[in-house]
This record gives sequence, C-alpha cells and structure tokens, in this order.
Amino acid sequence: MDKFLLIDGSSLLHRGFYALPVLTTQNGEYTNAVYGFIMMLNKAIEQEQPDYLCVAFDKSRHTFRTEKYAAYKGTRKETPSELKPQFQLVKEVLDAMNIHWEELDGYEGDDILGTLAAWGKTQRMENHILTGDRDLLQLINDHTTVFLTKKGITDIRPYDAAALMEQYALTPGQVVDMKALMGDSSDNIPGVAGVGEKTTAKLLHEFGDLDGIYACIDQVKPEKLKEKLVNGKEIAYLSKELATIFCDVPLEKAKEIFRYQKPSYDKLIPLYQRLEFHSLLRNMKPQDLDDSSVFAEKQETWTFPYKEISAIEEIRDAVEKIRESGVMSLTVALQGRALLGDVLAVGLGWGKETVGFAVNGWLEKDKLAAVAEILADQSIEKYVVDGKESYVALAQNDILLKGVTEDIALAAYLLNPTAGKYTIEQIAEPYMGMVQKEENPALKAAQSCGLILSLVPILKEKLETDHMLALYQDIELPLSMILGKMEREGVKVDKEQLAAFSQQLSQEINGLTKDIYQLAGKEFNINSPKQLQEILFGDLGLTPIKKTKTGYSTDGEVLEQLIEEHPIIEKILDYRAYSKLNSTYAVGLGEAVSPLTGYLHTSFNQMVTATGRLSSTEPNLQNIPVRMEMGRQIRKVFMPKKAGNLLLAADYSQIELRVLAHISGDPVLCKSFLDGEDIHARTAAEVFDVPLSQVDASMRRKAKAVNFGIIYGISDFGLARDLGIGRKEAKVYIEKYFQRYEQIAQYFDNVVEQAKKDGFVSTILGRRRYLPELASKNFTVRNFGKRLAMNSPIQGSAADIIKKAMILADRAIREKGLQSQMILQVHDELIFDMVAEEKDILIPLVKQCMEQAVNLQVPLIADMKIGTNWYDMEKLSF
DNA sequence: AATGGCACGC
DNA sequence: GACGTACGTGCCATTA
Repeated sequence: MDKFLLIDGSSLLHRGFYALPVLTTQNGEYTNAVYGFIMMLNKAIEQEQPDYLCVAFDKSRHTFRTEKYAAYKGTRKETPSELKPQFQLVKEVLDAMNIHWEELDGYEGDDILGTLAAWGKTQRMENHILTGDRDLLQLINDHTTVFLTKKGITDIRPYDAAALMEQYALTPGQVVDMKALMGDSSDNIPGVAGVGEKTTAKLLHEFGDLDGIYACIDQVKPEKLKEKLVNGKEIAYLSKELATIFCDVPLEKAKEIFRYQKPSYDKLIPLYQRLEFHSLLRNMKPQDLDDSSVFAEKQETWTFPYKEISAIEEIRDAVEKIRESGVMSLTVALQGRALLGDVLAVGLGWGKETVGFAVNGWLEKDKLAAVAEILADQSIEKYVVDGKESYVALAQNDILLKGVTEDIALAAYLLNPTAGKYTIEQIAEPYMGMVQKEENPALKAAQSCGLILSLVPILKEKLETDHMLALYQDIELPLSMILGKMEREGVKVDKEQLAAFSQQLSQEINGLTKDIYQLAGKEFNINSPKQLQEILFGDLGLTPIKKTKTGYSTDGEVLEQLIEEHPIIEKILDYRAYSKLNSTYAVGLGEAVSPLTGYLHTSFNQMVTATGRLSSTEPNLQNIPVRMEMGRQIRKVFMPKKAGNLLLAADYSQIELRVLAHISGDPVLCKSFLDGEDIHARTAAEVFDVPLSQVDASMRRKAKAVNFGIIYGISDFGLARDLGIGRKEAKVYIEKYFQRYEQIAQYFDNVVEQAKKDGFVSTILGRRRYLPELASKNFTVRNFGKRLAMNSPIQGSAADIIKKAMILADRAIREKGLQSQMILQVHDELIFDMVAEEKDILIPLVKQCMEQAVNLQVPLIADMKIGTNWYDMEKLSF
C-alpha cells in the first residue's frame, strides 16, 4: 500500500520555535522554527519513506469556525514577531525540496489534513499524519495513524485506535465529544460549565458520546451534573461542532502533485547557505548531490576521506606521518567493558587523513604494538572520545596512553550534562548534523577520527563562550586519566569472608521465609511486590497506606506504619534487609571480583550525572552499606592489598552546607562554620530560639532534617514526613529557618530568578546545568525546576571541589614518589590504599589537598580515618 | 528487553 | 490547589 505522509505545518513550526532557542543568521533573519521544522520533516521522511506527502498550513485566523463563534481561538496570544516571518521562509524551503504544501482561506490546516486523509483512504493509501496537536487524534481510522510529537523535536509517538484507547481511554470518535464536554482552553472552546476531565471520562465511558448522554439524560446522576448538562446542551453541541475537523475542504486532489521526489539541490543549497544551516548542509549525502554544481566546492567541508588498512607496514607508515604531524586523533573500538581490554579496531587521524585497522584478538597484538610508541609519547597530542575508556583498554594490552589533550566526550558532557550519551554518533549529530552509518569497525574507527578532528574546534569554541574551558582542561580532562588509573588499581576484598557472610544471610533468610509463610497461611514469592500486596492488603486485610502506579505500595515506609497491625510485617522488613544485603552485596560483589587480579574494579562514570558528580558501576562501590550495623559489616571485606598496608578514608565534613554558606554569603551560617560549631545544633538554636547550650537531642535531630532539606530544596510536606510531624509545624520550622538565615533565602530567590533568565545554573567552577523545567507550563514540573535550581549549584560545586582535590592528591603522590594509591571516590570521600610507612606523609598531604582545593569564605574540613579494613576505621585527630 | 518497585549510598 | 528531597545503580519480578 502506498504511504501518504500528511504534515501539520503550523503545528510543527510552532513546536520547532518553542523547542529551540531563538537563532538568527548574521543578517538577522530568524531561523529556529524553520530549522526545527526541517529536522522533524527530514526525520519523518527518513523513517517513513513516504510515497506521497503534503504539508498543510493555517491561512488566517478567520475561518468558518470564527464565523460561527467569534471567540474561537480568541485567547490565543499574538504569534511572536520572531516566528511570523518564518512561515514564509519554511514555504520557500518546501518549494526547494519539491514538497507540496496547502493552505486555504476560511479553513485551518487541520481541515486540510482531514480532507486529504479522507481522500487518501479512497485512494487506498496508508495515511500517516505528523502533528503536535492532539485534536487530530479524531482522524484515526484503519487507514490513518497519527504521529504525535512528544518532548523535544525528534521524539515521535504513533497512535492508532488501540494506542489511543490505551493512553487516553477514548475512541477516535470520542475525541470531539470530549472537547464538547470539557472544552479546550487553548482553542477557547467553551464546553459545558463545571464539567472537567474526570466527569467527562465518566460520562463518555457510561454513555458513549454526546448524543448518548442527551438521549439518556434522565439517567445522569448526580442531579447537579444533570442540571449542568441540560443548561449547557447548546454550548456542548456548538463546542462539538467547533472541535470537529471538517473533511470536505475544496482542494485539488491530483495524486501526482503529492508524489515524493528529491529536492532541487540547486535551490536548496543556496537557501540553506543563506539561512546558515551548516549542519544540514554537511548532512547531505554526496550521492544525492551529483546533480548539484554547488556541491563540488563545498564537499570538503563536510566529508573527510577515510580508509581501512591492515598490513603492518601501512600502520607503520601512518605512525611515521603522525610523528611528523605531532597531533593525532585516536579511536579505540571495544568489545565489552574497557577493563576487559578486548580491542576490535583502532582509528588514527592526522592532518586531513584518517585510517582504521581491525584488531582480531590476541593474534594481532603486533598491530597494537606498532602504535604503542606514539601513544605513549606525551609530546604527540591525542584527540579522543572518552579517553578514559581507551586508556583502560589499552593499558590492559600493556600500552600506555599519554598526551590526551582533547576529549570530545567530556567536552560534550560539559556543554550539556543531561544529553545522556556521549558516543561519537551522539556528539556528531547535534554539532555537525552528521549521522554515521559506517558499520565496519575499522572504517567506523577511521571515520570517527575525522569527526573528532572536525569537532574539537567546534566544541572548544563553545566551551570558551560558555566559560567552561578551564573546567574542561584543568579538571575533567586530567581527572579522566586519574579515574582510569583508579579503575585498574582496584580494591582488594576477602572473597572467603564474603562467601561466609552470604552463607549466614541465606540461613537467616530461610528462617524468615518459613516464618512469613506460616504467618501468611500460604507460600508465595516474598520478593514480588505484587504477590506481597495481595497477601498483606487482601488475605490479611491490613490497611493500605499509599498507592503505586499498579497497586498498593509495600515499601519500607508503609511497612513501618503497619508494624503494630501484624507480626508478619517485622519479618518482611527483616527479610527485605537480609535479601538486599545478600543479593546485591554478599553475592553481587563476590561475582564482580576479577578472576585476573582478584580485586574489585569498578567503572567510574564521569559523564552521567546532571550535577557533575561521578557515578560508579559494575560494581557500584558508591553505595556500600554504612548506616545500618548489619549492612555495615560488609565493609569488613574491603581491605588493603598488601599485608601491613592500611586503608585511609578522608571525607569532607558538611561540604554541601559549607558550599551553601560560601555562595550565599549568609553571615549566620558562615560564622557558625568559622567558629567550628556543631552545625545542626546551631541551626536548632536558631530555629527554636534557644541558646546553643539548651539545644537537646530532639531539637538537634529536627534541625538536622531541616538542614538536609535545605540542601535538596525543601517542602513542608517532605520535612513533615521525615520528622513524623504535622505539615504546619514543619512549615513553621522552614519559615523560621529562612528568617534566621536571611541571606540563604535571598540567595535561593536570586538563583531561581537568574536561572529563569539564563536557562541554566552554574557551580563555583562554572559547570552548567540547563533547566528547561523552569519554563514548563506544568506547575509541578516548574516547581521541580526551582528545587533543581537551588540544589544543583550546591551539589555540583561540591563535586567540583572533590574533583579538584583528587587532581591535587594524585599530583602530590606522584611528586613525592609515594607508593600509596587513591582507589575510590564516594562523592565526599576519598579512599586510599596506604603503604604503612607512608602514613605520616600521606595523611597530612591528602588532608591538605582536600582542604585547600578551593578557597571558600568558610574553612573546608576533611576528617581522616585509617583502618585495616573499611569497617574498623579509627578517626584521627589533629 | 524494558519497566516498575524497592533499597542501598551521598 | 496541583506535587510532595537532590543525585545515582542494582536486584528482582513482571510484561512485552
């Protein structure tokens, strides 16, 4: 069946406009909406491969609907002046692309789409409608699927009748009935007064449609609702008429005018050049451009020749040329995680040349050996993507990687820490409009080297304008190599002890399982929240406390509240605690021990968190239990490598509150730190209005929760829940806090205000986090954005500080020629495997590196602990 | 393979 | 009045 792609031009243009920052060309032409539109269009064409297509636009505000009801769309704001001229522009682009578009006086784009869809059905075509407007869902039928744009500009979801039912519980026909009843504020369709979303859903479920409701109006209850419906009958039907897409617009419908054909590149290229759509130009495929004379002179700006080599002589030849050049790009394609060191292919780039070669396992190690020398040569600059990964993988093959001066993955992460992935494909896409299609690993590695060389200047310029060049060069880049070293170093664990612990836990779990079956009266899978909730709230009739998406919650908080109701609860809590310890830690860590080294080698991820923190995986060594005594025991298995060595744990005291004191400049909090007070006790004294000496344990506990909340962006609700007090009481504490710490309140107001203006917040070292949430129309999302604006600079600055400290510590250890090793980072804590004889040098050294990492308005304090394992740690006093 | 619920850390 | 503590990862069960 032929495919007919129908595009809602007005909707997509608006979407493009609001999804992208305002862009102008050097001549001052506004282009963001057009750019966004083209991105969406190209993606849709590529995905859908339509045989026919058409774009529909609204012509003017005056339509048959405004004739009928003058206020229709009356609440719409004036189209922004930056968007208006882009309607003309996009039509120029469509003409150059040879894509047919329609608009007609008196009708909306929707009506044109509806008409064409109806016609498409008669032509036995499969209609695919692309829009951001949910109204069009009414057009769904067996020949018509509606593709709705979700967030961003490339996220699209298809809706057929089943998907519509699943998501909105509506049939296509009911879409208009829904509008008839509840109205639509954005189109200013009135609907029936006093009928909202819930009522509408109920009515439609019961009576099917508007006619159904009025046919059985006497059955409608409650009486009030019936009254509303009777009074609103006329408006309901008017609303329905306004919301119904008119499918008989007088249009010329000659099939051939819609046929998909190639763009007229001789028109499109100059147009893109005028609009400065460089990435779109680069993205054009050479084979498409044969007919274009403009292509010849532009070609080299968006393609980079690449080839595969395999003979060792060819590799040596490349190495020689790289030596002369002094700068190279490098890619190392891997199978599996870097620590395995399984290299698939290597790419090398220099000047305007790139090559790649495959490495087939251990047999071809001589190929790697051929490049070893230049890789280890500090004086030859390396441009890479994820240098840590390459470093670790190469090191596993006894090849040292030195001289990494650019890492585009780290650069791209800093430029947008919430992008998610930082592979070469992901980076090239937004910055160059490049979609990499090469699959042969060697060719791909080579091609990537070309992309790296092109991307480095682009990304660096952006870092420079965003004031993050120093953060990139002085923090993230050196840190990546240190993390690589730490990963390879690993940490020793006692496997036997781990197994014994697991044994012990399994026994406890067995006992508890029997008890729980007994108390429940039957056997079931205690690990299954679904089965557990059936037992607790069904069979045993306990009181449900809160809901999840799928049923009643059985989480710890709920169980704690049920503890008095039934003896089974305590057993389940214990069961959960023991199972967690066993599966994740006792068993999980045991399985993660490397058979090669006998140590645990975590991977530190430098490019995942939105705030700048690190994360740790396979295994995660940043969430080893510490709060509960039983769990804390796990720490006994972590030990230094050599007999006689010690573990050194250095953790920042209250780093986040200190950061807050510094950036807010609040005199009360600053003084408290300068005087070395117990910070939670001081907060208690302020909030409860008593002298420091009269603060009791309960007051301090409450104040601690308040401080905790302050860091995370507090709400009275959350604090009340944490402390088990009333919301009003919690609210009083928070108000009192902000009265006493006036400048903190002031700072939070300012940071939110500034974030709204800039679209991002920054840390003390200039790290950014963009906050699109603040511009959301949704109250909840927007409030969430405010909390992020308050929290991210605090958490992110703390991350900046410890990263800086790690670099200082690493350097100091090297300069002093010490054998001790930094092995772990846990957000505010550094762990070292310490040679006992170096104790007196290392401890003050680390302490100083951490405390002097940055200069704040308040002192930074690092507490030092040593021990023979991670459990038995003794605090040192200075 | 992806999602949801839960639980561990800071 | 809405919603309801930031940032993560791993395990297990369930669903597709």
